[in-house]
Formats: sequence, C-alpha cells, structure tokens
Amino acid sequence: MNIGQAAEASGVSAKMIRYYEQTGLIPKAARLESGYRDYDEADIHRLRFIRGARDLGFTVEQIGALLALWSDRGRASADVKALALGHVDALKQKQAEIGAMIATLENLAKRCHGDDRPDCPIIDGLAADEAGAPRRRAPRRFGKVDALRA
Amino acid sequence: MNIGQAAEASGVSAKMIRYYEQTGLIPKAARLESGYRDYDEADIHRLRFIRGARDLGFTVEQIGALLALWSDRGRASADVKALALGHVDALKQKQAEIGAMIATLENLAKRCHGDDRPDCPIIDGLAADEAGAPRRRAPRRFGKVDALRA
DNA sequence: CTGGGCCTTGCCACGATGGCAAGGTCAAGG
DNA sequence: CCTTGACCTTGCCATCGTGGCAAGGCCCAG
Repeated sequence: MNIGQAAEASGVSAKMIRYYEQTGLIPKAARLESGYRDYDEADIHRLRFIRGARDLGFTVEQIGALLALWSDRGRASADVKALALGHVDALKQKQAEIGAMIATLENLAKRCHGDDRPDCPIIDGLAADEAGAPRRRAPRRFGKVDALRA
Repeated sequence: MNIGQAAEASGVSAKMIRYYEQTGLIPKAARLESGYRDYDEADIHRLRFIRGARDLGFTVEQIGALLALWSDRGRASADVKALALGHVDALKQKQAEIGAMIATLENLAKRCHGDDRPDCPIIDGLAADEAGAPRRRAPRRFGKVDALRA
C-alpha cells in the first residue's frame, strides 16, 4: 500500500507519516523497488492508533510511550491507565486555566457598556494586573494543540 | 530605562520586548547614544497591557488590534467588547474540546481494570475510531498556548 | 509514448519563546 | 585609571506539529 493510500486509510496525512518515521515514532517503512514506501495492515493499525491518541491530546512523545506499551504483550494495564489518567489531569488543568481567562474576560466585558463611547473597562483592565496567572513556563508537555485551536 | 528594567517592570521578558518591536507590535524604542533601548512609563504601560492580554489568551495578532483600539481615542467600546467576547467564544470552544477528550479518556480508563494484566481498553480503544473529533485544521487563531501548557 | 497523478527528498514557514555566542557599554571598586 | 562583572546589542538555532512548494522519479491509462 502506498503512503497516499495509507494516509487515506489511517487519517494521518502522508506528510505526517513521513515525519513520524523520521523522528522514530514508527519504524522505517518497507520500500518497493521503486523506492516507494509500502504499508501493510499492521502499519495502518498503528497509524490509526497514533491518530486516535493525537486526537485525545497526547504529545507525540507520550504516544511513543503508548506505542511501546501497545506492542509490549507483557505490559501491565495499570501502566497504561496511569499514563492516561495523568494526561487527564493535565487536560483538566488546562481547562481550569481557560476557565480563569473566560471568567476574567466576562467580568471585564460585563462592566463594559459596549456602546460607541470610548470608555472601556476591558482596555483599562488589561493594563492593570488583573490577568493574574503567575506566568510560569514549562517544557512543553501538552501537544496536539491544534485540536484545541478550533 | 533599560530593556532589562522595562522587562522587570512590565513582566515581559527582554527577549519578547525585542521580538514585539521587530514584528511591529510596538513602535521602535528610542535609543541612547550607546545604542541601548530606552523606555519610558508609557512604554511600560503598553508592555503591561500586552502582558495582560497575552495572559488572557489573546494572540499577538489580536493584541495588535487591541492596541490599535487602545490608542484610538475615538474608538467605540463596542468594538473592544466584540473582540473580547469573540475571544471568549473561542476559549469556550477549546474548553469543550478538552472536555470531550477528558470524557473519552475517563470512559476508557473506567473500563480498564488497571492491574498487571495486559488487557487494556484504553490501548484498544485508541486504535478504534472512538476519538471522534472530525479532524479540522484551522489558521491558528488561538495563541498563548503556553499559558495552557502549565 | 505521453500526460497527469502519484511518489521521493529537502527546505521554508508558522507562533511565541528560550538559548547561546560574540562583541560593546556601563558602573562600581581597587 | 583600569579591571571586572553585569548588562546591552545583534544574529542565529531550537522547539512542536503541521502545511506548502519545488525538482525530480515512477506508474498507469489512454
């Protein structure tokens, strides 16, 4: 099966399949004499797995761990569960952070009369420190942000 | 005022101040004879405004629009409010998407006994199409993702 | 055999941010 | 006055996951 067909069948773009191969997330695909990559059902299955995990907001790195567990017959389901639940925690935290932003914005908006006069608590409130959020920076463990960008 | 002091006073890193200047979000800073950038109170105020907007999840691009409104004495507060409420909608949508991920994951986790046996609905469920989410891609209108990465 | 549609690789871009390096500047202390 | 260290300057590279484009090779149908 061609990379194009594999992409079609798995829902992962050809571009990303090559990328995943390049970064070692998936093994190097078999090649036909022509140099074309060749995929079988097992490959498709793996790609679909990756797609599902991506859609659930797992990082490619985390998916690497999941794939290892997937192919490990002797894995403990507890390990998988721990990984998943840890991710749920991270998602919940993000949700909370977004919730805080929403609350602040709605609060500011509520106090803005929203007519054609220039006074606006939103504008004023932004420069004040009302935004809170102590500004921490962390080593990017979220990923699949795009699923969240709408 | 030095860039370092401006960073300290505004909560925006020196690096980002230079970046904002480079991309035209803020006007080019005045320079001392030494070549050092020089900031006054108005600059700090603007930087603090940017910082606040960033913390509320606005894109740098959106902040550009906000800044324009900010410095426009004749602006209608309705414009600002519309921008803010539109952003709130986007945030709510992201929250909902994350919520869907959480629901799916918790559902899978609930059905995973989580012991040392290898069977795991989480692993199995990922390859199936349970993840839903019709895979749309859009032109990046969120930004300040880092605030959400925790 | 030719055309169009695949495939190959490789490089550039995004957004917002950090990091590093090489060199200039400034202020405090000897 | 000179040294030292902290700061500034610019410029380039990396991140993460994805898309796009280009030049060249392959494959199938007409």
